[in-house]
Amino acid sequence: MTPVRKAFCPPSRAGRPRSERSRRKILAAADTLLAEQGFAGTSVDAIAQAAGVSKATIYRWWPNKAAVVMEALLGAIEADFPASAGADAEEDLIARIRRTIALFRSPKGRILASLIGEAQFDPELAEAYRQRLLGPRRAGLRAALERAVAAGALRPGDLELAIDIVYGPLYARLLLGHAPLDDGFERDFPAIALAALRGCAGGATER
Amino acid sequence: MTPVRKAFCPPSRAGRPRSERSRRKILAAADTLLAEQGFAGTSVDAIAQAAGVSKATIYRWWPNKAAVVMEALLGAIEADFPASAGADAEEDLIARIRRTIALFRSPKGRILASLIGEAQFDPELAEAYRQRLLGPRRAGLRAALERAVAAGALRPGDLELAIDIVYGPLYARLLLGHAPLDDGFERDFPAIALAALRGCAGGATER
Amino acid sequence: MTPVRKAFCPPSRAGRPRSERSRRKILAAADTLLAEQGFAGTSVDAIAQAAGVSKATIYRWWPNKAAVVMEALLGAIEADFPASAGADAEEDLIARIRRTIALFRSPKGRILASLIGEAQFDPELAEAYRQRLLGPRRAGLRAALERAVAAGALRPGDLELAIDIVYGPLYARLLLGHAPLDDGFERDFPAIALAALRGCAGGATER
Amino acid sequence: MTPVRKAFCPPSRAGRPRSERSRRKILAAADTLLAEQGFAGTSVDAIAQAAGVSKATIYRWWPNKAAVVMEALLGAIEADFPASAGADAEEDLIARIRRTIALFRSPKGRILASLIGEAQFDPELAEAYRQRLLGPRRAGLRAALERAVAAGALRPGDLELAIDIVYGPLYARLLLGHAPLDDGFERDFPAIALAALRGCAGGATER
DNA sequence: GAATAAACGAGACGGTACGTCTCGTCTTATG
DNA sequence: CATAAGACGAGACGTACCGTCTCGTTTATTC
Repeated sequence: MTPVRKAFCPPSRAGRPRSERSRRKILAAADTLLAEQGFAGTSVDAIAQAAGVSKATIYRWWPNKAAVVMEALLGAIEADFPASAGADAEEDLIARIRRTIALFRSPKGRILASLIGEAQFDPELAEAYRQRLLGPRRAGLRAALERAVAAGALRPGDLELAIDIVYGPLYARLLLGHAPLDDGFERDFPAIALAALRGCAGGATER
Repeated sequence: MTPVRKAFCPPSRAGRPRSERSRRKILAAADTLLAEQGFAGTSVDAIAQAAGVSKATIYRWWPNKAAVVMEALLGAIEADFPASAGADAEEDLIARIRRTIALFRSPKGRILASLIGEAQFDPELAEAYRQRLLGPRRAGLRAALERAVAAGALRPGDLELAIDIVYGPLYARLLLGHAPLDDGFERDFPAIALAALRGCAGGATER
Repeated sequence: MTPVRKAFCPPSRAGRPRSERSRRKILAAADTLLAEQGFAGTSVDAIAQAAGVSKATIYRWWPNKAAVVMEALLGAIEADFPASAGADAEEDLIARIRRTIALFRSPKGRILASLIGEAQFDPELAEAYRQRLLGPRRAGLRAALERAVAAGALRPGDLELAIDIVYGPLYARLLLGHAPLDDGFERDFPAIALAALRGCAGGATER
Repeated sequence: MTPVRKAFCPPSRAGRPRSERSRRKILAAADTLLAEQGFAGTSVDAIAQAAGVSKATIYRWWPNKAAVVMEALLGAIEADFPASAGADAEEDLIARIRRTIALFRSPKGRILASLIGEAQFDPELAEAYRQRLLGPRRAGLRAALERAVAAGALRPGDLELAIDIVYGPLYARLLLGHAPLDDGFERDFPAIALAALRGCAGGATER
């Protein structure tokens, strides 16, 4: 007779529940403004106004502008993606590298760069970036590398370093701009990265 | 009555000459404040005050705060360094990599990161960074790579990509903080990077 | 040879001098907005915008909104006025009382009331009101009372109390609104106040 | 069909009755906070929290913060007091004046002043103050004055003005702070006020 | 005893003003 | 003419409080 279900409804707390609608409007507004104005040109006031929301509501749920932007961006970027079914390990690796390059080349790329730029001044934002965006992508790549090692396509080694060797050049070009992320890069880099991995993976620890 | 103008001093343009003393005081003050407060916590007003200099004097010689900071930093960092005389090409490569890691690990590392962070919002600063700091270091590494290729230690290939494979992971760790730049990294990474280069250098274009 | 004048020019300090134009525009804008919107409806942002001035400039010279309003009001109200030349002491007293009533009845009256209201929460504003507006008016009335005493029209006594008996009812009606400050009051009160003064002035201490 | 509503039991309506306990807790919390923080420093949120009550409960029963504060204050101040039995009219007058001075000198005085200050921006609060606090006190004083007139101690005249002459100086000192409400004032003012009344009462209308 | 109705706690919400901060430009008087 | 001092316009920031609202819960009266 006693209703059992209540015990299973932790989300039901006292007080007016958070407005999911506001949350979505805020993130949508942030996304739009970011696309139009970039990170620096997007003020919290503008987001609030565009979302038809009070500034206080934004600050109630996010500690600062960067956090909102981060979440807006995450809504527009799949943090990671599943391994291409049936593809062999190398193909999966290449696909992952290429998709990251494509992301960095897209309009989101500049926003990502802004966010990482801001993260240099905001440790919490940095942590959020690592947790929510970088982490999943690295995990995906790590799994792909493990499959490649298991398949004998790569020697075992320090996978974190291997990931850095793959992603490092992409981030460097995104953030430093010394060389373009262009068609040629998107075409050629994956194979070169794999070649590099073949040369080094495990080199430090193995033998 | 007018004393003979020091008409023969080459810097002699009309008016009071630029005060070299002010310039040095500004850069010194910037350096101190950066070390104490970081980039974001260092305001131009504070630099001016600490240097006993007018803000206008700063803006007369630098376009903005970032440029001052950049120059202050360059004064404290050798943009590049000569090849270790007599060392073989590989040793030189390793020394260069290691010195960059050491720089990133030092207190200057955070300031560098701040600067690159700020550069995401300031194209001129980004360009300055590339020209004055990144460029020389890349050039040094490029020359070392060329020597290695000439010595047969590496196959020829796209050297820009090769540089990215070496420096990219360093910048990634500096800016993303997902993994430490620690003793182990400083010890192991150079060899791994060389191994990677052996695997890839030119791999994409050669053959 | 030494220019002597410099010693007499204390206002000449280093740095860009305060913009008298901005100051005037701020006070004018405040005055206008007060007349249109009242004290509560006048925001600092609005004053800044109407004056074509940065908010920071306002806060550089006034500690808060109330202080600006106070000064704007003082510009529009003569803090005191000279004794009517040739008038006898009683006539001067009556004229002073009547002018204060007229002020309280005018549109400035409500603003004054707002200011005193705000002063209940801001000791510095209260002090400013006393110094700059209340003080001069009380001083004027005090002088008039002294003349009346000298002329034998009033007995000597505690003049501060006498002033309160004259001004107290005016402020009470302004601030409490329990009875109107209307034509009848403006007509009758001065004579009644004088009669009251004749009854009390010095009554407590004299004899 | 509809049964005769218990038309004669107004308090008995359907639904949960108002919690008298909440009401008391709210007023008590308001009183405490006012004493500690003053009016401006007392937020509705703080009252709600201190009372262990929802903000909505406050706003369900009072139109705004000022109204709560007013009621809290009224609970701590007798709006008026009966004539001292057997005392003669003048003694009653003096007692009333002195009790008002004592109230203004007490900690409640500052809160009263805050309330009047706030009332400059809130017509409903002003009206409430007049109705509930000022009115009764003025009525009491008016009755005492009428007794004094009837006893021949004062001449007839405009009693409202007479009340203002008595209370005006008190409010002026409370609200303007130009002179203290101190022991000397509490001792001397009543007699002076009476003397003033003897000089003026009815002066305008009599004869 | 069920249904209804209203008050309750918690707390999120829109609105709005506040006062602060830094940037990069400007306006003086001085050397 | 460069300089120190420092005021200026612009505009974002994050905070605070107000008074309203939306929940789920509690407590009465009414059927």
